[in-house]
Amino acid sequence: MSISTASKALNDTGRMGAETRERVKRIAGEIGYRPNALARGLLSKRSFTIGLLTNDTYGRFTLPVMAGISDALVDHGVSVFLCAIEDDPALAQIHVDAMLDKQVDGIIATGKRLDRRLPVDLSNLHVPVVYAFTEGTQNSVTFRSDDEQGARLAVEWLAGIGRRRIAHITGPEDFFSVRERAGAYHQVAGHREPVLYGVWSESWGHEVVEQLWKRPGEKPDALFCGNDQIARGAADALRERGVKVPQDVSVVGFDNWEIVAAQTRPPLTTVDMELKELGRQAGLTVLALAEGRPVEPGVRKLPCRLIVRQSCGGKSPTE
Amino acid sequence: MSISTASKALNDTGRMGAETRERVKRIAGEIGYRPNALARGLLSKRSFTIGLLTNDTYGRFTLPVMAGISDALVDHGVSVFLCAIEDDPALAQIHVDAMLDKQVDGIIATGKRLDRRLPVDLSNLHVPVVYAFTEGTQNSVTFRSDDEQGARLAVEWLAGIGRRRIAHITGPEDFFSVRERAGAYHQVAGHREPVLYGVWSESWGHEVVEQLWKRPGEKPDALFCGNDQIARGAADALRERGVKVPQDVSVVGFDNWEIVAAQTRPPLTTVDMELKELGRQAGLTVLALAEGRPVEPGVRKLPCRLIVRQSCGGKSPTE
DNA sequence: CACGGTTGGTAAAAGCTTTTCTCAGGCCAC
DNA sequence: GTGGCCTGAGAAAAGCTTTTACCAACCGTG
Repeated sequence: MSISTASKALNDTGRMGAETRERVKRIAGEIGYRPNALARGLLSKRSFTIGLLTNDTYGRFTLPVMAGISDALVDHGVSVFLCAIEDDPALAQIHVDAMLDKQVDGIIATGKRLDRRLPVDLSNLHVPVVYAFTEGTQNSVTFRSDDEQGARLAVEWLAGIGRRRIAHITGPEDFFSVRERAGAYHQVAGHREPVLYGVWSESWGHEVVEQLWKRPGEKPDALFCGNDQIARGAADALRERGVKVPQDVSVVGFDNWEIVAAQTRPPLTTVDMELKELGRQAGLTVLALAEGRPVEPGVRKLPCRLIVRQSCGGKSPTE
Repeated sequence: MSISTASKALNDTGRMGAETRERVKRIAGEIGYRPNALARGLLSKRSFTIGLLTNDTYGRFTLPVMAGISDALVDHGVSVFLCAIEDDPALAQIHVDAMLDKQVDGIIATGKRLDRRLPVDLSNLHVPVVYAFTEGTQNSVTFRSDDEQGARLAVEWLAGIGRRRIAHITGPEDFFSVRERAGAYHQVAGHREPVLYGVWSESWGHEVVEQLWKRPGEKPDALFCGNDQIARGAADALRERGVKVPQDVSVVGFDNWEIVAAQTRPPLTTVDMELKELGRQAGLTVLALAEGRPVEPGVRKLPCRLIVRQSCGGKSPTE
């Protein structure tokens, strides 16, 4: 039996007797034959391998994205190189070169911030590049969460359950997503309350609640927080002051970081950025590009989803 | 210029004029030539690629391990496939097969529990397998944290700062590491206090403190907790009861999960399992095996390290 | 019966490196 | 002057798969 006959039998290609084909397949199965993907890739120019480049050391954003990518591509036989580059341009270049040497079919760049670039230029590679949750280049395909829509979701929910004095406690103003969420907040809630910019920590949430409740006058009846950590800090501060959550004040977070959101007392209603779905779409897109299928460049905003837990109370306006 | 001459020039092999060699290298640099790792791997039987298999979806343990592996292997030109298999045997098999097809030089198996196997048999592969933070097979190389030593570290520290009534609040007893830590706790602290087995959550830590302080009699002056989440719940409960941490009660956690330990009030002194170092050693070991260097099979316990923050107080006994 | 078409299978090339072998030429020594 | 040795470079094989081209045999038909 010649090698080429076996190859054609296994790939259902060429002309040959059905009986021969079956026999080859059976024997291949018996001896546990598996084609060498390296040799196959050498010929087909496809390695069925992609690279995921990230500067998000902690993995808060990368892991769900990775899970989505893997989920979408495992059916296509694609494996994923994960490269954590920690904002080190030299390290990034080493990893990119290593991946290119290994003939990856494409690269997905991801990060921890929508408005920052990875410290390496991926714009003139001869393999397709897709950006996910990080700033892309001109004419690239970029996937990101729709923070405006997510913020609107949260604030409209609060308004829907009857909250009227909604404060917005959030992170540093130089974050693009912070400005976008604040914009949506203003659109829905008006400009009665200022946006409270700070840092992404529990202590900031705690501190700002202290300030708000110490000063005289009417208090907010809802807090829309820029992430779950701030929300947790705020919820803790409220509880310590004897303010009841959610009876007196509703609290909404952002990120749906389970370890924070689900452990808060009470568990946080929060906005989920659907990063896994984002990863899935990024994966399918880089695959499409690798296969030469045309993909429209541009920024795709994926909708967020509100995860309702117990920190808001009220009746759902929709149910 | 023949291809073989160029190859020899670039690899500093074969005999040739120094001038020719230099010229080839210069031109290769100019045109940005990079050898195709697939073709190279086809010949050398080395793909400079390894696989990391994990069932730790959340990445709490996998990410540091991954960082260590990558850190150790990037200098050797090795890239890492990350495969999250979520305890799904079929998915695991798909990933393993895909990696084997791609001729990985080795596989590192990691998980979220020392005493559980991954849902896939890796014992008869023709590539080396190293286990890190998961149960290995007979005659394999396994890296794990030394939980006994870590627990001793914590309890001795508490004893060293003068604590005498040290309670141990921990997770489910069926965890091997729980029993090991409890054993070390008993060794050092004696059997005055029972070990309080429960679950790995903040609420369990909270609840157990409520119980302890509600019942009459002498209270513990230190809590050694099985993980940082339990410690955080306990610290919160103490604060709510007006018990001062660390003045009245010292609290120690386990894991050094920054997002929990550093955000606790006060920030937690905790035991770090040095997972990055564990990953580094696992990476170097799988590389050694791939290169045919002999490695003694067996279980290697890596020491833990105590991270001192503000939840203990007292004077360091060593400084 | 001979020829065209079909069928089932083999041989060979291509993909990119590395390694081993071979070869041509130059130089030295006898 | 010629044989042997050394040097620098090229040819070829190997690694594994896929694809194209090719070939032999067979069948049916004019």
